[in-house]
Amino acid sequence: MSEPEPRKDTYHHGHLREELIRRGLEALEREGAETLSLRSLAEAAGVSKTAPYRHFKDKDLFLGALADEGYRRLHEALTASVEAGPKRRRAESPVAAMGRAYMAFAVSRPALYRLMNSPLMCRMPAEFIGWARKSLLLLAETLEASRADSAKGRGARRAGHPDLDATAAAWAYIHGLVLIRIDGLYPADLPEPDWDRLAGVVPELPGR
Amino acid sequence: MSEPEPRKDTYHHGHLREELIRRGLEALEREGAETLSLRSLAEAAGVSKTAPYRHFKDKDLFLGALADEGYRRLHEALTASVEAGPKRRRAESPVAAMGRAYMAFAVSRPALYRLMNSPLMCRMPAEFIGWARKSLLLLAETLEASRADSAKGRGARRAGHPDLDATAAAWAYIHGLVLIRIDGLYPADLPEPDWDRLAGVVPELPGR
DNA sequence: GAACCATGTTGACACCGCCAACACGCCTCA
DNA sequence: TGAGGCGTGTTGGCGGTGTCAACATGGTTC
Repeated sequence: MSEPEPRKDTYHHGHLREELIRRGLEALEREGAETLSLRSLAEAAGVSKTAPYRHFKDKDLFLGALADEGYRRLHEALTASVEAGPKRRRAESPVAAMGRAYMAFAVSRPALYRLMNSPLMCRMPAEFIGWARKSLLLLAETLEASRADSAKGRGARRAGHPDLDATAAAWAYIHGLVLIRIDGLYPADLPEPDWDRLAGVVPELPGR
Repeated sequence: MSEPEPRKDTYHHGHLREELIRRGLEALEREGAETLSLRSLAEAAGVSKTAPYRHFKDKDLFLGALADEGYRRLHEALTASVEAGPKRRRAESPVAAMGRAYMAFAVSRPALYRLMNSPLMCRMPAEFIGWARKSLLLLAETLEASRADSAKGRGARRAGHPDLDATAAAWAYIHGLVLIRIDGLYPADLPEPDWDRLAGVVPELPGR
């Protein structure tokens, strides 16, 4: 057998870190980030209450690891959406496809999305934000390509120098839209917005 | 003396509910909503650890009361911004003024703003969302007036029937912008966006 | 075989939300 | 006038939490 065999002894778990992250992601959607406890995860993994501290310095860094996994999956979903774009039957702009993919991700894992964008994250070590940054730059490039495309022949800006203010604006729009939806902020007694349509009409910022 | 006199005895506090809310709002900005505890607030008010439960059924309802006060102040700030609009020297559209006032409010009380827009709030009793709803409708009216104004003479829509999808889109934009800023989500090593400018360029949704 | 080290365990501490039972003091009404 | 009701405060306790110090286990390395 060539695959790495789990340890033979019962004293050492063997894959505790991975199991905690897997169970953490599950628990996140089941009960939310507020009530998620390392102790209960440890117990569920059949391990003592302080065992997780051998793998994560504190709870915040554990949440950071969960968010990191979320960033990775989000980036995966976003790149898939732009690559699959040309194959779509209905012609859909890459920006719109990306907006919809972004919302689909957040709706499928609301608690994880919230965690990924919580104020906690700006206090995380740098290795936890690599995928987040990549996703933002992917959005910037997609916006830039869209702008260059629509302004073809009439003095389009140079590519390679994305307008970061416009990127921030587009991100803000889709981020806010997603949060209003998954946090249930829109008044329940008003007719519900057409979330999917709105996710596709990411606004273009008027230039400076 | 005609004003309501505080109780003479020391056993009963007299204005505990108000003092808890006041101290709660202070503590919110000092330490964030996560670590805010009813016990510590009670101790700071010179009262036993369970006294707050005479005024708030549980912690969530206390946070709801804090958020309610926040909604009231936000609505106050927004109405002030549209009323003060015409008096401004620099001609600024009411929508832009409102966007900037919205961001100024959130930046001045980030933790309160987060609380007001947390998923907790959609589980609150109806009396806690009156001001929130009023603020949203104020935004809808301001947007509608702006659209009617800019489309004057060329088939403007009837007033009184605000486009709620457009309202949701504008709200999403400014909400997301504010959160990205106060949560520190924008990568620190990229040039910081011009938040105030962005808060003033609330996008118009392309019609259905 | 001894020393090392990663990864488990146990026990404890301080803190938290919350509950039941009780204490105080004002207000009302017989 | 005095007895009861009631709003509001207190005490003590329960179960849960993050986290720390000290110790145990077992594979790896000289």
